[in-house]
Amino acid sequence: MNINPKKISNPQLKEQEFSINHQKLIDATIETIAKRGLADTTIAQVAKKAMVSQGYANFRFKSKENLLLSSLKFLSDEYKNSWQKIFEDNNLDPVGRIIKIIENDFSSKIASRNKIAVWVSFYSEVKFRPSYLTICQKQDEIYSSQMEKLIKELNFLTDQTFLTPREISETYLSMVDGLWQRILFDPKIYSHVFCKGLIKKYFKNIYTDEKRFV
Amino acid sequence: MNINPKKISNPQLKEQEFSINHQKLIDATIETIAKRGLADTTIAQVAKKAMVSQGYANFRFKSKENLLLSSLKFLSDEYKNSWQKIFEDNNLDPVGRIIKIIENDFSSKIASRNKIAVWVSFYSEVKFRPSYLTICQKQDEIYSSQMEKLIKELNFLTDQTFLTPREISETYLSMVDGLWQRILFDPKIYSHVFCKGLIKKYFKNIYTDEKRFV
DNA sequence: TTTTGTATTGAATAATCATTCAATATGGGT
DNA sequence: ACCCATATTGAATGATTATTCAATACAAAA
Repeated sequence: MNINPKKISNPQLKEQEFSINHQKLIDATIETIAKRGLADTTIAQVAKKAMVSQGYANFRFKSKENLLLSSLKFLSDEYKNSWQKIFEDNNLDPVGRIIKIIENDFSSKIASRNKIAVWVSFYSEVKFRPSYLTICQKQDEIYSSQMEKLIKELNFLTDQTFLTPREISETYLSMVDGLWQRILFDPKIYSHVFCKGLIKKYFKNIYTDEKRFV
Repeated sequence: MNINPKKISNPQLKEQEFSINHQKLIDATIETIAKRGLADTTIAQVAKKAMVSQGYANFRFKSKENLLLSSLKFLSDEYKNSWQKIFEDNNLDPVGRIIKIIENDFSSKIASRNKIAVWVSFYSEVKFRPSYLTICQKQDEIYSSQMEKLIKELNFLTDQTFLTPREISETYLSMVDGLWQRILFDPKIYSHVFCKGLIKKYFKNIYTDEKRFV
């Protein structure tokens, strides 16, 4: 009797199955990092959660480090795709665009506790800082400069001149980082609704006449 | 010939020496966490930096975990002492107090990269969350509520009614967390001067008539 | 001088894990 | 039915590291 049958390889499903196992491992990694922390994430646990053998996980991703970084890359791409769509959407005016950006930054897809836990883990683990920069710096810079450009338009439209676009965008970005961190600690208080409301209120206070910042 | 002579115990210096070794180990722990990260901080490295033997470090602090948490406790107390003085200083009016608070949060004593690295490491390492809460939650709550009270006075004095004290203090606290994180990545851009300026500008925008928010 | 108690060392132990790799399973081609 | 290529397993290996503890050094007391 075969207790642990090897997985059946099916050429027709080969590509898909590659993806499935690949993605299953990445999802399992994200879950494990969120539950145990980056330091205590072991290949054995990830493999178990993904329901493949430990040897296989290592074989597929070459090394633990590569598995971890692949998970970061996945989140980074997912995030980038979501805000890029908003910046490229020609149907939006500046205010509508900013509101979409805020809503995206605290959407359940982007700002889930599991995913935030991964971001924060990589931020804070010195060992991964160079890799983090390689994977995310470019996109962080683009996001940051797009925000600033967007706020420049908004300032122009509203005759707001006291705060510079740079100041407003830096404030926004810091707040997002800070709130994400707080979501991890106390998701009850720092609900997505609360965070979005806080940030919209910040903008409402700057652009007083704009009704859409609730 | 005695290559590694044992440390001489001197009863007159006993108390002091206790403190010295204790503090040397805590300082070494902070440095090591900042340089290597919480996960890769080994007792051997800390002991080496503190110039005591590995066995001694373990003996003194009972366990690695206790050494790490003692370092967090040290920072937590240091931080609390510094803001407590400001809240208790009767010579300050609300605006002066807030300015002192901002300056303290980005002083070189409190917001050094090494110390921020330790805070952020403990924030983000799930394993330490319960211990973090035990050590810091109380003080975090007091800090938060003192801030809110302070801003309530300020709103009252200035007839500012659009933003609630809660909103302003939550925004302030999130920004501080976010900026601290950014100081770790890019201390050139996120200098103490830049961070303080950004936050003062935030307040200046709310309390327009107050000249002291530079 | 000898004894005693405390401070400190450093080597041994044991646990945890990433990584490797030989063995096995499977399905398609022949 | 047999062979081959590929997918997958799981046990063995080796490295790292917290923790323990017997041995040592020293100062003060006797």
